[in-house]
Formats: sequence, structure tokens, C-alpha cells
Amino acid sequence: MACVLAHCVQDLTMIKILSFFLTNLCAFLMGYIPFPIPYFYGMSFLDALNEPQLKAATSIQGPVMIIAGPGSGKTRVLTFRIAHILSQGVDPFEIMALTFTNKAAREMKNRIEAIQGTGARSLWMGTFHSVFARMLRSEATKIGYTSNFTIYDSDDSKNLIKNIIREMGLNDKTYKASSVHYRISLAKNNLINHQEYPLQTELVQEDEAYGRPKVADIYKEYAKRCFRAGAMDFDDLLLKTHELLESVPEVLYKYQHRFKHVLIDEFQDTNFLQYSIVKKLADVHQNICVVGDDAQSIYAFRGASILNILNYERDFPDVQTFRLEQNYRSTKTIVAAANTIIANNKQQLAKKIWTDNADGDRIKVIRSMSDNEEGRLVADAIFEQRMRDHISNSGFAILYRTNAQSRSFEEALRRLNIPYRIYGGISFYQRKEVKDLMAYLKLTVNPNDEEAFKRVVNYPARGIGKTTMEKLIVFAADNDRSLWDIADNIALFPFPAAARKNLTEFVTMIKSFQAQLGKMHAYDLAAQVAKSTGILKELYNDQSVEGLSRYENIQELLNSIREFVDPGEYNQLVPVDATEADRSLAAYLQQVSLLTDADQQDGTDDTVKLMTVHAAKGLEFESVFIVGLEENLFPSGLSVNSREELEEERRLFYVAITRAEKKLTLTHAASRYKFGSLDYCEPSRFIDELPQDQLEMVGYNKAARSGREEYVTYQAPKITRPAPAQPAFTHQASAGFSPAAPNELQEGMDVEHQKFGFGKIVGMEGNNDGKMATIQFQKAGQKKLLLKFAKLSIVRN
DNA sequence: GTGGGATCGGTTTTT
DNA sequence: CCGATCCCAC
Repeated sequence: MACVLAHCVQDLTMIKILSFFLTNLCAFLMGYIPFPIPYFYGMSFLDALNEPQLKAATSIQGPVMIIAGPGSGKTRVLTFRIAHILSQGVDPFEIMALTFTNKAAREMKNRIEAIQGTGARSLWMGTFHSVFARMLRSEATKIGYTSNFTIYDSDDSKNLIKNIIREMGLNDKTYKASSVHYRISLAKNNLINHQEYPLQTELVQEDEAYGRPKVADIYKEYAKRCFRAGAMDFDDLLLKTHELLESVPEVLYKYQHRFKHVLIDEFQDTNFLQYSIVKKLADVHQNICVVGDDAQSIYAFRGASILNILNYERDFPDVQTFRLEQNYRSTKTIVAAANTIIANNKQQLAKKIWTDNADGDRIKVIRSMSDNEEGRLVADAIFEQRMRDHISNSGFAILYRTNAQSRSFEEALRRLNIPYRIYGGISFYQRKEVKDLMAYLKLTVNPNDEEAFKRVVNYPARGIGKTTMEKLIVFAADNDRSLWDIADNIALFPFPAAARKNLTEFVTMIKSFQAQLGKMHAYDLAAQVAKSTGILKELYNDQSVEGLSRYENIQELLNSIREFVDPGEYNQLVPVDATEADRSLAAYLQQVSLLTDADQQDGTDDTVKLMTVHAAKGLEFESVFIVGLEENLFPSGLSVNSREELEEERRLFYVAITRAEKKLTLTHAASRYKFGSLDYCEPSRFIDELPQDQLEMVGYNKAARSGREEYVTYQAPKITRPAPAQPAFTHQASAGFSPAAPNELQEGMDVEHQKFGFGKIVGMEGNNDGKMATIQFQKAGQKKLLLKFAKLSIVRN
């Protein structure tokens, strides 16, 4: 027996060694064999394309539409198309290519460069937002903005809207900032500005039906305030571009004639506003190429519409259409599953995706009892596939519907020592400390920025409180001037002496930064801002774990500024669409606001990727896990009320499925925690829509699905893993704890306080109503009683 | 004006 | 379970 065991162990070791060897050999070959694309593909780089791809890539005169199914080599066609255009003698700066992420643009640029040389660097290529932000930066003065305009992210926009709602004395329960913001955004994306909005009877009636007749007024005030602050929100970057082209003929003329070729990737996800801009730009040369797939349209909530495809055919009647239907990515099983799913949608263009690839494995459907178990099962499966199928970490993706689902997978992967990387969620630039420093920088560049002003005028605390701010806002509104303007001319307004002094000090400080703008290196300036505002000191004094990481985040932000200003060999913040180097602080701030989640990745690391299905668009992985396939989650409970919404969820599922090359695993949990309590979950209807004979069900209590008394016992694959580390604290007590807690806490006990660190409980007076206790805590080494109520953890000896 | 504790309310997806 | 907001004591 022992002998057999020893053999197994040996075999396992052999496999490990072998797979290690193979993986490294592959990495070695990939990394070290030079990959000169033109030679690799033969005589001409065009040889590498199949028949329909070749036609799509080389028909470069006149309007073109390419309908490209998932995995059909769409990116390749686009790349070769641009390379082909360049080879016909067109200048790179006469080409505009709009992609979905900056990363996609950068990758494509690199590939084109490999074929065509470094000239490709000056292509106008990037996301709609970043390309037009760049255009606005040089043209903004023609529509009354400065070129240093701030870009408001959605938090800034919502804050401003919330303030406006309050100032207008409206009920902020009926007027929720997020829904008002959504309405305004929807309007902007359909080319309706604030003057136009009240005239749109349909919109106004909808608002009234929801009991929000004042949305038009809020929109108007919002537009006014943004303008006064010298700020544009995400939608403004497009709307103002459109306005610019509409109202300034010489600008329109200049760009219309410049761009001989315009290309749009992911056309199904562009909205009316974006389409209108591009249509204008392409009007002279009419060389416009759109690439898309209606089945992968997943941004209708953002205003994207299938109508664009129909409009396109109407607006350009002599359009040439190409269809790429052969899938080179996935197994037959996966392609069949995708086709079966999408066939449930009524609204779609007819097409059939097919593949020559192998049949491949059946699709696994795993049922787990809880979200935590779901995490463990997926981690176990990855561990197993890594060994058995020789898939490297980077060959795996875990895709979920909402960012909040990542937690259980993180924990499980960490336990098995599987390296992973999460995209999305709270991004680096959304963190409080980063936003704080950024606000100072924004204010330095554009002092009228109202959101930045409000954010930092009293951070760190300098005695400018609610009352002073309220006055400031009132004076600003009365005089239609920015907050900064009022603060800068404080003598003209009645303020108490203390407030006047504090505000003046603040203004003087910001002005001292501004004085350095042109003279000082942007990095040094930012570092000085961090220091002299007291942000750095404040964070440095915070010795908690979070405080430490905040401090590091500030350092990281400073580093990214340095990288931007001193472009190194590889720098992800370099504007992808930059022809001339604009490396001012203002340019940095604008670029950073437009980074997408996908841009954060360097993509080359060997990690399992965790992301939402939305973020996975355009990517592919050997083995894909689509998790949380439950009713009300995927499809989202908010998107099952109309056929259109449900069909978008189904397209989302379609996108998720088609990311997989070889293996596809679907999971759902029978229950999951929601707001701290267990919630029971139905399996998603999408599982039922799959070809059932292609599925391998794991962990199913079949009776629950078919009504028959047939139980399948579920067993998790046995994988030895290190015993979980004993938690240092077994019970966390806090003000408002349950009656059980005081029994755990005793006088004289050593405890750790969340914020003040280690100490002792010196008293436990006054149990009010058996639910609350007053805890007296004394910090170690200090005589003074620090506080009465405390959030504490017990330290076990 | 400041800071801490209690209380309430809320879940999509992204530039 | 989280964060925003309210409320109260200094």
C-alpha cells in the first residue's frame, strides 16, 4: 500500500517536473524567437488572412461594414487594414481609429508598428473619449473653455448633481443623484443638450411619470455649473466635440479634410452621439470602416443601439458589407453552445458562426451550496486543470456579472497559492487619498474646478467648515462666479475674520503652486503639493495598515506622474493618441481621468484574471469560468423586466461563453450572502437554454431540477491544502454588539483597538439594556483613558 | 468646527 | 456588510 502511494507521489512529481519544463520551454520559445511579422507571414503581410478577411482588409475605398463574429480574427483584419492603408502612402496622422479601450489601441499600434515601422505612432488611435479629449484640448478655447479643462468622473458629476438637488430644495429621495445623472447622460448621448431637453416631450413626460418634473432644470443648472468650473464630464467630451464641429466651421473643415480614413472598432457599442461625430468627420472622404457584431452589443444601458448599424446602412447606401463567420478561437462545443444561446434572441441579424476546430470537452456546470464553496470549487478546478491540461495561470479567467462577486474567488485562490489579478472594482484613481492629491493638482491647473475645491478646501482640516462653505456657495451662485473667484476676492464679501483668514491662506497656498506650474518639474511640483498641504504628513502619522497603504498609494501616484513626464521605455500613461508630446501636468490629469480598467493591466504576467463579463470583451482565454449563474444575478434582477433588457443579458452571456478557447465551466451557488444574511438562489435560466446533452453536471441534486427523487452526492475534489491560519482575533466587539459580546470581553483583558492599537480594557461600566456596554480602553504604555466606546478585537493568548 | 458613534439605506454593467 | 449621513459632546 505504502509502495503504491509512493509511486503515485513519484508520478505526480514527474508530472510536475514535466509540466514545469514544458511551460518554461514554451515561455522560452515565445520570448526569444524574434517575431518579425512580415517575414513570418510570408512575402506580404496580407498573405496571412483568409479569403473574407483579406477582402475586408483591402477594400479601403468608400464606406465599409465588417460584421465579425467572436473569434473571427477581427483585430487582425483591422490591424492589417490600417497597415495596408499606410502602405498605399497615406500619412499616419490622416487616420483615425477608435477602439474600445486604450489598451486595445496600444496593442494594435504595436502590431502595426511591427509591420510598418515607427510612423504608426502618430496615428490618431484610442478610445472615443481620449481621442476627442485630445482634440478638445487644442480647440476648447473656440467654445469658451480653457485647454486646461478638468474632466469630471462619474463621482464628481453625481456629487455636483446632488448638491444642485439640495440647493434647489428638492427631495433627494425622489431626486436621486444617480438616476438624475443617468437621465442627463442618456440625453447627452442622444445629442440632446440642456436647451433642447425641455422641448423633448417624451423625455419630459417620462420624468413627470416618475414624479421628477424638475430634471430639465437640474440639467440646465448642471451644465451651467460644469461650464463655470471649466469642467467636462465624460459625456461632455463627446457632446462638446460635436458642438465644436457643428459651430466652428474651420475646425470641422480642418479635421474633415485631415482624416482620410476613419475606423471604428466595436461599432455595436457606440451610441448615437459618437456615431454622429464620426459621421461628420468622415463626410468629406467617406472612407469609413466600422467593425462590429450585433450579438455582442452589451452597452445599451449606455445608449448604444442596434439602430446605429441600421442608420449606417441608410446613411451610406453604397456600403460594402463583409461577414466574418468562421471562428478560430473556440471548440465546436463552445461555438454550438453560443449559437444555441443567442438563438433565443429575437432582435438580431441572421448569421451563423462556425468553426473547423476540434469538438473539445463538454461544458461543465457546477452547483455549489454557497458563494464561498463556489470560490473553493473554482480554485480547485483551476489547480487541477493547471496540472492535467498544462494550462498556465494566464490561461484562466473567472468572469462574473458584478464586481462585488470577486471576494470568494480571491480568498480561495489565495489559499491555494494561485496568483491572480482583479480588474475593475475600485480602481487606483478612485481611492480617497489619490483623489485628494489629484484634487489639489486639478485645482492648481484649473482653480475654478468646483468639485476639487470642495474636496480639499478643508482637507486636511483648516477651519473652513460647513457654515463658511454654505456662504461661499451662496455668494458664488448670486454672482455667477466660481467658488475660487469668491475666495480669491474674499474682501468683497462679508465673512467673519477667522473664515476670511483661513480662506486667504488656502488661496495663497494654491497660488504658490500655480506660480511653479511652468517652472517646476511636474513630479517635483506634485511632491511639493503633497508635502506642503499636509496630506503626506497626515497619512504618515496614521500607522494603521490602511494608513500605510494610503501612504504608498500617494507615492505610487507621484511615481506615475514622474513616468508620464519622463517617458521611459514602456509607459502605460503615455497618451496613446499623442503625436506631439504634451507632458504638462494638465495633460496628465486629463489622460488619467480616461484610463479604463483594462488599461491597468500589463497583461503579460502569469496570473489568473478576475473581471466582469463587460471587462472581458475582446479577450480570450483557454479556460473560462462563468460564475454566479443565478436568477437575479446573471441575468441581473434589474434587467428581466422587458424583452430588450433580457436579450442584452443574453448577449452578455454570449460574450462570456465565446471568450473560451478550450474549456468552459459554469457555476452557480444555491445560496449566497447578501447584506450579511443568507439568500437562496435559483439557477439561471441561461443554464436551461444551453444544449443539455453537451453539459456535464457536477454537484447536482437532480431532484431539485427535474422533480425526481434522484440524489447525486456531491464531493469536492480532494486536494490537500495547508491548514488555514488561525485568526488572531476570534471575536470582534463593537458598539452595538449582540448580548454575547460582553461575556467575551472582561476587565483586564488585552485587546487590540481598530485604530489605537494594543491596550487593555480597564472597565466595563453600565450595561444599558443588555445590548450595549461602555468599554473603557487604555492604550498600552499610556496612563490616560483613551475612550469609552471602542471597536475592539480580543487578543487570544 | 471637529470627531466619534449610531443609524439608515442600498445592490449592474463603463467612459 | 458597507458607506453616507445624522446627531451629539467637546
